[in-house]
Amino acid sequence: MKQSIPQYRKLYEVLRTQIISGTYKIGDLLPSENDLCAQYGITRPTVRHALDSLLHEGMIRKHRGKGSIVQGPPNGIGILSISGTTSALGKHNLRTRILSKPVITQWPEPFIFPLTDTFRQSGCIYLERLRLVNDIPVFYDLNFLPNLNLPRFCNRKFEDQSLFDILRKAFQIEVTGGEQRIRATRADETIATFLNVPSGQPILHLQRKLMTNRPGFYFFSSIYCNTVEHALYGTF
Amino acid sequence: MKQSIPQYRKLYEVLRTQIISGTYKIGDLLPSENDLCAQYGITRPTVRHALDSLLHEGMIRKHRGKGSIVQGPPNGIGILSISGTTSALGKHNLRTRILSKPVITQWPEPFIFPLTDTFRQSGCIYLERLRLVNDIPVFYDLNFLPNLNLPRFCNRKFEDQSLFDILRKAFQIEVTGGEQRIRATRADETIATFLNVPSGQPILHLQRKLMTNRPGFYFFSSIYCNTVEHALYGTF
DNA sequence: TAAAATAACTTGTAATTACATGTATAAAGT
DNA sequence: ACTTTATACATGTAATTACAAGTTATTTTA
Repeated sequence: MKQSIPQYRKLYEVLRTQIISGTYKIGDLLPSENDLCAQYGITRPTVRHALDSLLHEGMIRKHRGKGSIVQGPPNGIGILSISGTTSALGKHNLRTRILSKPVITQWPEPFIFPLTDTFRQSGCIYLERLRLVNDIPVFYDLNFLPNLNLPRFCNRKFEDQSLFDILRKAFQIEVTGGEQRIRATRADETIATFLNVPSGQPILHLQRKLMTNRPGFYFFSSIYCNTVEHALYGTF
Repeated sequence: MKQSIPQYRKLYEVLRTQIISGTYKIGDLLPSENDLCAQYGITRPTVRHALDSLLHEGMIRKHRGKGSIVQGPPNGIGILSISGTTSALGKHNLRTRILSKPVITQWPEPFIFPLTDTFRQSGCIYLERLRLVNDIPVFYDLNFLPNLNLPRFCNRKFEDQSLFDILRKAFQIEVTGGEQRIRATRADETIATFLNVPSGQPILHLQRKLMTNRPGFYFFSSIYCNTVEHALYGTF
């Protein structure tokens, strides 16, 4: 009677969808753990496993004696917590300009994150973009994807499309998480030109490793942000 | 026979300390779950609860059929995702110096986050700290807490203690989440002096609002980071 | 009426058991 | 010698049971 998807994962997906779709609103109480047991015919450890996942991503909050309180969907989601810049800002004010169309090349050495041999051998799809908020350049990002099972990737149109969206729609790749390093640095000549700031201006630099639902497939971004007008915002 | 600290938490602390201190090196296998059960006289669910926490912060990796592989500690500073700086680094390398002992004062106007009237009327506990990693100043932080039900807060010793720890141990206040803004800015004279960098150096500036388990109680930090040596690190 | 005790919830911790499934090593077969 | 098989051991999933402890609403008591 068991197939591939574990019960706690199924319940997690159900609750997550319900929260995102608004079945449960922010501040609502989820059904109690015992209620969920009864509803789904599973036991409390399993229910708790599912709730732990939601708790972990901040979708819910828990109070002993009270219940599980709906908190997220991780809110508008600043660049820091999840997703790309598009979902962080809403599409309205954000425009994307491609500075260098995707090309297949070698991985830079040394790279900002450790690479597997598979990645090194397969080569790297490289892509530079400039993203503008209200027509002012704010993000300058360099993207590095492994050249693995991404047919015709380089031929696609990227203008005003989220990289994340393309990966999801065209390749069924969803970003599930990642890690990042953040530094304050100085704008060099290149960055200063693109972001239209004086050379030497303090710039936020993010180095991100994005994990996906495709096992072993992850990719990288190096993002320079002009934070004079817009700070990065995130919840945790 | 058991008092306040749960077993899984104790095992988590033990393993975490052992990994940070080098008892287990990167790539090593931890003892198997059953071994840990026998060693500490607890059962597998409890052991797994502890390992889950380590897995979650990226200290270990797990392979079914193989074991738990030591991965961390993460080499940035995990201030972004959760908790304070202390838990992000491990206590060993982090020292704290109090620059201005906690005093009760007025909230600055305008403040970096919106304030309720209750907060404004109750006044503000203000505290400045300098935090050093391997004796090099890295964080300069200004902390603002509402003067609400924190008896004798100003008399406490803060040297080498996490603010989060004090709130937890002395007042049963746990930080459950928060929001933050991040900018790259320039070191002014004060910041340059404290962080021991040239004036004008790019500095990371975090403004954080920390939510707690005590309803209606939240507090604020404004943190300046020298990210030349250490980047901020976070997972999502 | 108002305060205090109680009951009926909630989540937190934890031991126990069972089986599924991936990994590695040693024994058996070719 | 090499491949295959079997075995032991690792983690993954999940049901069951028990009690501790915080929250809330009700009932009792002063």
